[in-house]
Amino acid sequence: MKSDSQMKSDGQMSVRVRFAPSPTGFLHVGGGRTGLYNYLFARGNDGTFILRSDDTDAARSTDEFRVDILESLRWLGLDWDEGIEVGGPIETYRQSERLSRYQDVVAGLVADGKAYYSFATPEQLDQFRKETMAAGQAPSYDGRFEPTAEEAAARIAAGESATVRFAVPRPGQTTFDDVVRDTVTFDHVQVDDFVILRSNGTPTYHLASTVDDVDFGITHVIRGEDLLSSTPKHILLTEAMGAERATYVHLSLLMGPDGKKLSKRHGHTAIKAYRDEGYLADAMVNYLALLGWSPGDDNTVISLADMIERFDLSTVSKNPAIFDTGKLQWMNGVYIREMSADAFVAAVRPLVEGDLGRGLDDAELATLAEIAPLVQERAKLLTEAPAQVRFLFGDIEYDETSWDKTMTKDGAAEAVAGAAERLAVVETWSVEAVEETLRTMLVDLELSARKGLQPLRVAISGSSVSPPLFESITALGRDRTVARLNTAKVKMA
RNA sequence: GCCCCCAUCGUCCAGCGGCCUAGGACUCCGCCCUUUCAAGGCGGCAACGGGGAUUCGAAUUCCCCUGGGGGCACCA
Repeated sequence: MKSDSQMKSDGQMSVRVRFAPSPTGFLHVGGGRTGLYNYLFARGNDGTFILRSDDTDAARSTDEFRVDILESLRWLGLDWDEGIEVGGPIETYRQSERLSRYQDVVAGLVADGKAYYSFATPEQLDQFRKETMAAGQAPSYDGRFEPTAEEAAARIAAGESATVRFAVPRPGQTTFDDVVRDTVTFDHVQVDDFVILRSNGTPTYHLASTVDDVDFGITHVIRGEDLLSSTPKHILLTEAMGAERATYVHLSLLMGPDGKKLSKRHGHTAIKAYRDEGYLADAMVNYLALLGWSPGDDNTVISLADMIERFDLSTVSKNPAIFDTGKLQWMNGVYIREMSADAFVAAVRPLVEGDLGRGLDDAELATLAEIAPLVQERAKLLTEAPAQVRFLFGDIEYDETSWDKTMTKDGAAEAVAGAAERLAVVETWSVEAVEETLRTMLVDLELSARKGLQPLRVAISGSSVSPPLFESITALGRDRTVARLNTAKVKMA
C-alpha cells in the first residue's frame, strides 16, 4: 500500500499526518489544537500535513462549516501540504466524493466474510442493548439476529435494504501502543459489530476514515481521546483490508473552567470567535500548543519555529487540560506588545474605523501610528484599541465618574484654564514642549502632578484613564487640545 | 451497567527513585516605579487526592479506593 514515494532516502517511512474535521460544526478550540499538533509534528519531522474533509454525514454537513474550518485554519497559519483546495496525489480529499471507493472496500469485506449484511431492526437492537446492559454486560451487538450468508444474499438480491456490519472476531482483543497513552488493550466483547455501510449505501465514519487513512498512506493518526475506544475498530478494519496499522496518538480533550467538557456555556468555543474578540493568531497558537505540551524548560512564550523544532509527541501530557482564557489573554497582550507599530496599526485600523463609522484620512492615520506604541502597551485585545484612541478622532463624552472624581477638586479649574492659556502659545508643538510647558505650570500654580494633570486628561479625553497625557495632547494637536480645555473650563464654571 | 483513559499550586506545565525545605508561567495579594491606566521590577499566598506495598530512600514504581474524563449510534 505504501508507495516508494513515501520513503525517504534513508529508508525511513516519511511522516504523513492528517487533520480531518467534519463540517458539522465550526472549528472549535479543541479541533484547533488537534490540527496544530498534527501540523507541528509534520513540520518537525519533514512530513506531510494533509487536510481532509470527513463529510460522510451529508445531512449535518454544511458549506458554512466547510468555509469556517478552512478560514480558521488559515487564520491560525496552519498551512497544509495536501488536501482540500490544494490538491495532491489523491483525486479528492472529500469523503463525500469517494463513495464508490468505500463501497468497493465494503463489497470486498463482505466477499471475504469479514463483514455481513445486517437486517436487524432498530427496535431489536435497542432491546438487545438494554437487556445486555441490564445483565451487566457490554452492549455489543454480535450479529445474533442475522440470517445466514446465503439467505442474506438472497434478500439483498430481492432488493431488500440492509446495513453492512463488520464482523468483529470474538473471542479476541486488540492491543496497540499509543504514543501518549502507551499500551492500550480492548477486549472484543467490548467492541460492537459496528455498521460500516448505512442502508442508504453511504459509509460510516469508521469505515471512511479508516479507508482514507490507508489509501492516503497516513503514518500517524493524531486525534482526540474521544476516539480512543474506537481505535480497535479502526485497527481491525485496517488489517481486514490487508494494510498496516498506523501509529496512534490520542490527545486528551479540552475542558471548560468547571472541569466539564468544553462547551458553549463556557464561552466561545469557535476558533474564529477568538479572532473576532481581538486575539492574535500567534498568541492563540502559542497558548494552544502549551495546553498539553511544554518545551521542557521554563519558556512559555515561544515562536512557531521553536515549537516546530522542539515539539515532541511523546512528551504530550495525558491529562485533560482546562481551556482558561485568563492566560490566553495575558499571552495575547505579550504578542500585541511584540508587534511592530506598523503591524499593529494595520490590525487595528479597521476596528477603529468600524468604531468611528467612517474611514481615517492620512493625517489621522499618522496620528494613530504616533500613539500606537502607547496603545499596544495597554491592550490585551485588539478590540480594546478603538476605545483608547476614540478621543483623537471623534467628539468626546465626559465619563461622569471621571469628571466628578477630578474636576471638582481644588486646583482643577486653575489647571485647565492655565493649560489652555499656556498650550495656546507653545512655540513648537512637540511632546517635549508640551511636557515642559505643563510642568512649569505645575510649579507656578503649586499643584502636584496628580492634581494638575488629571483634570487635563479628563478635559481632553473625557476619562481619567487614557494613554499618557503629554503624548495624547501632542497627538490631539494644539487647536483641538485648547478647544477641549476651554469647553471643560466653561462646563466647570 | 460495562470498557478504556487520567490524577503535582485555583489554572497550564516542569519533575521520570536521592539534586524537592517540589520549580516556572497565568491569576490573586503586597511593595517599588509613576500624570491615569498599563507595562516593568521585587516579594508573597498556593499543590504531590486517600490507603497500602516495593525500596536504605518515593511526587516519581506496583496495587486498591476515591475523584474526573471518554466510549458503548445507520454522529463524527
